[in-house]
Amino acid sequence: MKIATWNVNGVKARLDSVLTYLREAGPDVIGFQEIKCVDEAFPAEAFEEAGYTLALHGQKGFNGVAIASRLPLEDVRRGLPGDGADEQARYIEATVIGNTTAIRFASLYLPNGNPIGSEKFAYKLAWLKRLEAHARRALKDEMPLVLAGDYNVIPEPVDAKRPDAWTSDALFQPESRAALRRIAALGFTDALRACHPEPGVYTFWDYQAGAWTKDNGIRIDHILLSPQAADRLTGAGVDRFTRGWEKPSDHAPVWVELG
DNA sequence: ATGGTGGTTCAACCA
Repeated sequence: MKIATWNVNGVKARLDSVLTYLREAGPDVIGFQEIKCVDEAFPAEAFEEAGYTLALHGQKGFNGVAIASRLPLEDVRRGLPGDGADEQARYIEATVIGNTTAIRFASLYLPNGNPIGSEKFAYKLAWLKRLEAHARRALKDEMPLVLAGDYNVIPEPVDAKRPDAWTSDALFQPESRAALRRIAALGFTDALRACHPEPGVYTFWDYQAGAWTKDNGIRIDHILLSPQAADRLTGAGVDRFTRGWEKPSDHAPVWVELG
């Protein structure tokens, strides 16, 4: 089963690119982040014609997450538990019915959190705590669990071309990194890093200052695998080629193959 | 280098 995640930075602006990617990469299931539209405005017909069924959790103008799958989806959960007052659409989860086994798959969009010290940064850290609590509960199930998305956290200096340029950024704060480490320590495998220990593995290049042409990237899109999912990991990668397309997203897709 | 670019919605916010 090929599983992918992609922050598309606006699904309506990126529709042609996304459909091309589905044709060329052919993921069985893919999580999207920053669809930036309400469910009713999502171009669902184009995905259905491409053979994908959808689970949506949209929001007007900002955020918004979705799952597209060639395999049946069941038991869709919208929103991350732990704060009933949180109205930001950043989390959706569903069971993917595979040919041999089912997996639980989440598409998540963690808050950016800039600037540090602000309410946005506190929201980011609170969201990480909620994700930890939810992941701890979900791990108790028997099903393989895949937590994929834009985490907005640079885990280690090796995950940035210029780590010194990020020291005062919410994406690289010690608190953000420690919170992600606590989640990983529950028993998850960082699939991309596990398959690619070498430096230079990035998933995001800013639109500004020629970051793409200078390969001035960071690795902030992650796929975390529960032990049951990690046992089946046969490969992972970044589809950097999409970043070189016309009108690209600033993120590239990340994928894993589970045998 | 406190700039620079891009999406959504329509003056401003978010990243």
